Amino acid sequence: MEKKVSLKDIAAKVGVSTALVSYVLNGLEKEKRVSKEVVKKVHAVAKELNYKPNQIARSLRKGSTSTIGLIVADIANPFFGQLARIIEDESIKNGYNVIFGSSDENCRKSQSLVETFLNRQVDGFIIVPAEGCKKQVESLIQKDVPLVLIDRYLPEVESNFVVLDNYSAVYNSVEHLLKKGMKQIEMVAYKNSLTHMEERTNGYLQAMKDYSREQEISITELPFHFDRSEMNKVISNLYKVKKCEAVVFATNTLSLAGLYAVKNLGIKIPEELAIVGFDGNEAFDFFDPPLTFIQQPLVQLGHESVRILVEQMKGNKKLQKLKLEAQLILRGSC
Amino acid sequence: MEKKVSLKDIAAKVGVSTALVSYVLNGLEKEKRVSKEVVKKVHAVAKELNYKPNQIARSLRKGSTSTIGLIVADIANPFFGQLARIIEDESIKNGYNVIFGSSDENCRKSQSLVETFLNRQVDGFIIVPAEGCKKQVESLIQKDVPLVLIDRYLPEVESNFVVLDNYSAVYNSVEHLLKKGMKQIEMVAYKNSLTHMEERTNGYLQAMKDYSREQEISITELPFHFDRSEMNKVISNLYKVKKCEAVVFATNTLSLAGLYAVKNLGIKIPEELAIVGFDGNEAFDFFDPPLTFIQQPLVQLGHESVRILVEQMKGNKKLQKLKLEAQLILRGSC
DNA sequence: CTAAGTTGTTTAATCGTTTAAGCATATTTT
DNA sequence: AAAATATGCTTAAACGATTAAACAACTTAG
Repeated sequence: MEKKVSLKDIAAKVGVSTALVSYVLNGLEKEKRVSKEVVKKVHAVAKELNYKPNQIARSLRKGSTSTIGLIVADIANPFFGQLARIIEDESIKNGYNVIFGSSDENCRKSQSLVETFLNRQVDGFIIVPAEGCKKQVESLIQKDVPLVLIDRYLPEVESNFVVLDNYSAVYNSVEHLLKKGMKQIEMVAYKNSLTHMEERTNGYLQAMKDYSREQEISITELPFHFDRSEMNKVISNLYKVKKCEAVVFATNTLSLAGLYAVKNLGIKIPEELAIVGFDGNEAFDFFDPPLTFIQQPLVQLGHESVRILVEQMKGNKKLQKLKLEAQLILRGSC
Repeated sequence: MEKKVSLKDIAAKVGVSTALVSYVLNGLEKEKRVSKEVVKKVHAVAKELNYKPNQIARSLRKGSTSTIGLIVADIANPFFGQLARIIEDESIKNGYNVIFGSSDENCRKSQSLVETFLNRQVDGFIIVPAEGCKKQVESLIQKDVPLVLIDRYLPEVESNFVVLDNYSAVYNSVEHLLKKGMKQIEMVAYKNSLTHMEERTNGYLQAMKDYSREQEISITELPFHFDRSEMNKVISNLYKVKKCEAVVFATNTLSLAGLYAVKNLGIKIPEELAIVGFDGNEAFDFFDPPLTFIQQPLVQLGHESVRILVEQMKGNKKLQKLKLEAQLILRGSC
């Protein structure tokens, strides 16, 4: 690589010390009483040599990198991809860059990302916490590293977070089905203890109870890495054996897998089975009929998480916990 | 934040100079003849204090950051999201981190990302070049910055690249339609001069010529940011006015938009119109009938681009230009 | 006329590493 | 016994910026 232009080069050319150059280029000319002549020259030479400050050197000295570490479950998942994009744009607006990593819902991978990012001295984290990551997050908080959890939070950890009001989201959608007179309503969720999942199932449970459908309560829980055939069995069973009238899926991936199964089994929607999906996906639009789904306020989630993180990085220590409302997009599937 | 443990702390505790500690922790104990006793102690103390090297300091000294700058068009687009994920994993395997940015197919945004990444001293770039970015890329090459273009290349610029063999991909799919006896075949593409787009339309043109269908050649070109209604007009026109038998979409987003229009207009696929999509998308599976599409070898694209970039960063100066073959996934839509 | 203040600048330490060069001391070679 | 080599460690410069402190050279005040 070509040798880069440094402060020294400008200083030499102008005939002053690097300190003066630094002052001028950082807009401290008033405070540091730099002569107008020098100010002019420095700017001219900096432009002429096309000077760009070395952020690594600056970071080392200042102890901050203007970088945000973003850890999502999987950047290839459009939900996280869209979220990442919103966070990216918002971060840049605030003068920060983003480095990212995918945890695959795996605590060790997440830990490894956290360590790498810490070694790179990120100024703060936005994290989609994986299951069992409590210690990891606590350790960051204990080190006073600015941090915002997103999509889910850790109930026993006092941290900032921005999540969906998952309970209400599911409660409302189940209530909608109940009000339509359905009784046998099933929920298909992931088997894990993360808050977003628990609150979603709780929303389902409470709605069923409130409408005196305790008898019909039934939740199928799948492991995170299930395969196609498993979902086929699940749907086939809840349709043929349990005679379900409706099924609510707890995530985007589950909804999609469910749709593949339904298509596979040739079940008629909504006559034979009503469906509520989660998160939105183009496939929902082309499914016949278009899927009713629970829509997350993605933009708001992204904006708020960056806003809070930036505030924390600037020294605000007040915890901020946000639950945003979902919207039930009603279409043909229920 | 808690004060971090540095080499100095270890050195002080062991009672040696930081140089020795650095040698030991970098595995230079043989070469630098460090006594076994010291080696042991250093390792013990490093572990005890939970020492993690400050990558910023190391980067400053070494002049390299073990970071790759990735610039895609839009990380929220699943095509680029998936690609980013593959690149991420492969980079980590090779000891590099990824910082990323979305250019929105906008040359100025891309330039701004390149500058930011350069100031952060990334060791190399993987770039999806936007239209008109020739100078930008040339300037990087001139500075000897390791670089791999992906998805598209710049014909007049001598650079590494990993792209789809777009010409063959489209040629083959159009040939498939022609062999089925279709004559009135339309292509819907973006209006831009990027290689991937030109080669895709060239593939279409050549296939039509080779099968003596010059008369029927017709390409609709849309601007990058078109809206729904426009696609509706396009599809309606090529179906009702031009009496098209088949349409080939040149990208993922165009295919999707096309599907929305087709659904909207109630056109029967494939009886009234045959369709070939690009890139794959879950919506293609739920469209009725499932869409035939041109599938890119995403994993290979990601792997090869990282492999080549890593080689370049290690000093290999030989240009590598790769065109990978697509696969036509035949399904109900044609 | 001396003390105090103003103006414009330089010096040098610092951030946490890496690494070439130097310096003892001990051991081997001639 | 002097010279050469080996061993084990330290010193200090360097990376490129930031920034507190010191320093001249003037001007103004008392």
